[in-house]
Amino acid sequence: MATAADSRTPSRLRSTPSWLITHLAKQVGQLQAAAFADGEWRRYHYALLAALEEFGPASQAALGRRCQIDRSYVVEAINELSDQGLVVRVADPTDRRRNTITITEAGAQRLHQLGETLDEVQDSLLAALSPEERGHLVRLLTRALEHHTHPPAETP
Amino acid sequence: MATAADSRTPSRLRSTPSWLITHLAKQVGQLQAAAFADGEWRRYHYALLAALEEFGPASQAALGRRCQIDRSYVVEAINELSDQGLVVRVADPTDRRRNTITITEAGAQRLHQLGETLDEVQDSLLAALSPEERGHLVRLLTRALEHHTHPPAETP
DNA sequence: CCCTAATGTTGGCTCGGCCAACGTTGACCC
DNA sequence: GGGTCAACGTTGGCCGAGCCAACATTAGGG
Repeated sequence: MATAADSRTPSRLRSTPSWLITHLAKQVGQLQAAAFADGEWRRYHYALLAALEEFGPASQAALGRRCQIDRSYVVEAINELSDQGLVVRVADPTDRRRNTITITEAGAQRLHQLGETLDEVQDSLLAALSPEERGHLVRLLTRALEHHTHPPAETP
Repeated sequence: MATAADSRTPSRLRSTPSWLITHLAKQVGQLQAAAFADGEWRRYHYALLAALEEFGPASQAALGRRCQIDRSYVVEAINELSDQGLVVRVADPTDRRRNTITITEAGAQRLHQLGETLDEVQDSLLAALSPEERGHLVRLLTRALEHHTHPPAETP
């Protein structure tokens, strides 16, 4: 008895940005999981492929920095990507510590496929918002995030 | 060599709402962890106390629904809260399946303490945004979220 | 030449979210 | 009244992600 009335969220939470953000992130997780239920998909694949396509071949460490992924996860993800032929891993002759990762033709295709599916995810995520509002939201989120990734200025 | 140049995020990611949201959520996690480094703190404590204060005593299941927490986590969290005397768990005489959870005076105090610390977290989270922008962000996030929690209308 | 730092890789820890199971108990209906 | 179904609290497990430590190899700078 009472599943309607007692499911109201405390106002303290509804007005707290961090709560809203973490819960929206939960929604993101579910929507992505649903969209990629097929199987072959890791959250990071898209990020890595995107970085490779935009900036060209790079070392694993550089990829991790760009996508903000831990080095250990880069290893796994690149393994999977290269198993599928979406990416090529070659030892860098000029620096024998590094591997040079290069995106393949198939990788670029997959990137675009994933991109389309991801677009649909965004659509259902932000279904309640108009295009202008979505743009606004993206700008606000971007500014908030950038403030943490490059700390803007010291106050000495 | 090159930690500055190769740390640029792919534009595909920067413009993807889901990516922004999950990464902001990561920031939330770190900021909260830093703010509550003292120890005695679970992500859920605040939510549960807030629900109890706003809506009065409730069963564990109702709390879970309100805060969107899994029943299993409610058990743990209520254990911890009652160990600290912030909450009282009594068997409901009218329905012997239920426990009635009630917030104590100490619990209310703790709620407000946590609230203040949380406010600081919001401040540093959204440091890059003006008060108006923060309000705007909250409204946008709220609308996006509500669309998923109460699905608005069916399209028959 | 030595010391530091970066790289790729492996492994482990923790937390959150999710789901399954179970025994107990209420509600509902024939 | 008995039987069925649903809710409740509780325990347990699985999986994904973030984080950090360690290690051997290799570059680079003093």
